[in-house]
Amino acid sequence: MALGRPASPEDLALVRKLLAGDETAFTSLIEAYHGRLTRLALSFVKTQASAQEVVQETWVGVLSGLKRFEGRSSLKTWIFRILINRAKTRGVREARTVPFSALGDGDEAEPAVEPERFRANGGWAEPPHRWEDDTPEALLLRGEARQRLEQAITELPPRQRTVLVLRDLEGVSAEEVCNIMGIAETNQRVMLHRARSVLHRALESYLDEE
DNA sequence: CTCCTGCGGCGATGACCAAC
DNA sequence: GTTGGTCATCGCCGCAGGAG
Repeated sequence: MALGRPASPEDLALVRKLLAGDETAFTSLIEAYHGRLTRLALSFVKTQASAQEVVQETWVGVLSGLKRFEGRSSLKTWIFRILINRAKTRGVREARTVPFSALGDGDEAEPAVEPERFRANGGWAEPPHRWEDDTPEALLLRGEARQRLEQAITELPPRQRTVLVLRDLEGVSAEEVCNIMGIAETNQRVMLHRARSVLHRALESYLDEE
C-alpha cells in the first residue's frame, strides 16, 4: 500500500523527545490532538465517556508503540490510525453491550458553563462573549439544525462516516485519509461525496419542515 | 510588468458493477 | 435494497511560460 507523505523532520524530532521521556513534548502532543481524537472517536462510539476511554487507550497505544514508529507516514496519520483501530473495536463491542458509563440518568451531565470561568466571589473570570458571528451558517449550525446534522452523521455507514469526519471535521487531507483508512483515492472521494449528499438531504428535509 | 494560454492536480458527480 | 468499489467526465484553480 502506498504510504504517502513520510514523517516530517518535526515529527521525527518530536518522536525522539517523546522516547527520551520529555513530558512537555507529550503534553503538547495531547493538547494538539486530544480534542480532535475525541471528536473522531465519537463517530464510532455512542457516548462521550466511551470516546474518552478510546482516546485514553489511543494515548497508551501511542506511547507503547512509539518505539515501532518508523516514520513511513506522518505522526498524525499514525496516531489517527491507532485511534480508528481502537474505536472500531470498541464500536463493535458496544453494538453488543451497553457500556457501564452510559447508564447515568443524565443529571450528571457537564455543567452548562465551565466552573473555572467563575471567580471565588461568584463573578465572571471569563465572561460569556457575545455571539457576533451571526452568519446564516453559524446560526444554522447551532441548536436543532446542528443536532440534525450530528444525528445524520451517526447514521452514516461507518466508512462513509469516517471519511466525512476526517475530511470535513478534522481537516485531514485526502491523501492522509487514504493512508489512515487504507483505501484508494477514488474510493475516498466517492465515499466523501456520498456522505455529504446524505447530510445535504438531511439538512434539506429539516429546512423543508421549518 | 501584465495578460493570455496551456497544463496538471484535485474535487465533484454520475454511471455502472459486485457482494451481501 | 444497501453499500462498497471503479471508471469516466467535467469544472475549478494555481502555476509556469510565452507574447505584447
